[in-house]
Amino acid sequence: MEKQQQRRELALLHSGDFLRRNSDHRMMENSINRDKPPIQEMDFFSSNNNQLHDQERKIESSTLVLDSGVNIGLNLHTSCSGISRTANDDKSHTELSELKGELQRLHEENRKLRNMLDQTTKSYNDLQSQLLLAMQKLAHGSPQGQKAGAFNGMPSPLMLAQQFMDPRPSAALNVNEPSVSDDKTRELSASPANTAEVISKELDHPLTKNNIPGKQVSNSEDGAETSQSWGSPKSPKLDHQPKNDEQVSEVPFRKARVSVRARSEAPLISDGCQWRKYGQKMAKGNPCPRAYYRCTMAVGCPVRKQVQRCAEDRTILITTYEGNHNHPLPPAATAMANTTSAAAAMLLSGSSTSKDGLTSSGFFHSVPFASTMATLSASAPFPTITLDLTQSPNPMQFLRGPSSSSTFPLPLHGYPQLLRYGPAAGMPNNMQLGQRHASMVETVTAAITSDPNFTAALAAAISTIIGSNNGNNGNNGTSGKQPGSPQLPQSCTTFSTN
DNA sequence: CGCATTTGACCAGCGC
DNA sequence: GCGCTGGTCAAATGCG
Repeated sequence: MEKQQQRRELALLHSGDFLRRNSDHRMMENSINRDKPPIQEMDFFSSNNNQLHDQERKIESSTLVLDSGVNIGLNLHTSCSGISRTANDDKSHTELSELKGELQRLHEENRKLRNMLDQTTKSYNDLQSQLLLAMQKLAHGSPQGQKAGAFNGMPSPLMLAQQFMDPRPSAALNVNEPSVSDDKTRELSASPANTAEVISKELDHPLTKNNIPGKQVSNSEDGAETSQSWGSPKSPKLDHQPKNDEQVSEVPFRKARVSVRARSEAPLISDGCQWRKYGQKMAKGNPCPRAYYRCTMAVGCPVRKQVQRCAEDRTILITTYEGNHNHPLPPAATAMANTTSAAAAMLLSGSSTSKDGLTSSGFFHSVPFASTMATLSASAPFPTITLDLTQSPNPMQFLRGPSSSSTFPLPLHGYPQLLRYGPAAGMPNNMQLGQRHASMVETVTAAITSDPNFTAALAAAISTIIGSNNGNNGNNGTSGKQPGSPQLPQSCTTFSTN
């Protein structure tokens, strides 16, 4: 029992101070026996040598630093006192008493610190438990939670991410978005549900509106995170600058972003939204410039995105979204957004954490390939969920036809892998499309049976493809001349998660 | 001519 | 305090 406590003590007190203190103790103890006058004096009394050496051995072999120190003092005291009364003895008595007092003081201090550490550890564990509980509630279950979290899919998981990253109170959980846009979006954008229906029919899969996150998480494109992030120029100001109404409560949040890595030959990805480029910068550590886009689908939409090629592999396009749309989204955009939002939700509720980054594991267990797809980085300046769509195991690769090439007539922006061979390839014929769809059904069905969240997301996204194939505008809801995406060969890439 | 893009300048945050 | 970097603005430019 006592030894256990001692071990625990040593295990817990790894800080330099403690180690130093402990080593000091040992040194002190040793010095008591070897270096200090008492020990030297003891050498004169051979009869006590054995006892003393035994005591030393005990000390050295014992892990009980403090207690052994106390014992030593006592033993030395008794052994010394029983021998003779010399001036040296008195002196050693005094020193021993001082040392004893010092040891006791240190022991007491150690005990206090240990208590503090225990309390801190306990508090940390409690908070962690509460956090995980809350995240699971919001990510998995209660529609209320998601509804409260945000109105558009991404918000909820991202807010979770934000809260996860931000130790501050989570009072703002349900005020992620201005109520105006919230209501508006709820009212106008029924696309997720529609998509769900479509995909259910097309895939002949029992997806219902009720179990489709896309509905609960409707319009995930809106959702990436709090709108304050890139909400306006000089966004950092907003972190401290109260905004009107509900947005005030967003202020405490730090920025959160959804980053999508996907292979694309095109300079930009088509994600169903209209974007206007407002800047370009050379970013440090990457020879490729970073482009800044702003959503232009509605006046004052705060959503921004950054597009940059990966330095290591320039075929990889990295698109980072931030902000919430304050307007309804076209079905295409919504579907794509749902895909990433679901991934983010799964990622967050996976909740395996490391300091460098959070690699989703729990979540994507049900989706074998997905474990390599998503990471949540807490080390980044902003909490960032990264969806890596460049990994080969992506099932969507199966959708790639043998001669799949280039200008795909469908809005495949959500499925980079579909277009891996890019825009330059060639337009698949109808038969190829049919094969794609067949494969798609298989793939999606497999995924659907694995994870409801991912299922819904895929369903939503695929419905877009199907819908487009049936004659919809291939530009995914973006109107004619679209600054960013539409002009690109359809090989665009990204799941939008704003 | 209108709109989108380009690009240099400006600003703020952050680290040294 | 200074320099670096990221992010944004806005005038200039290009394109349909």
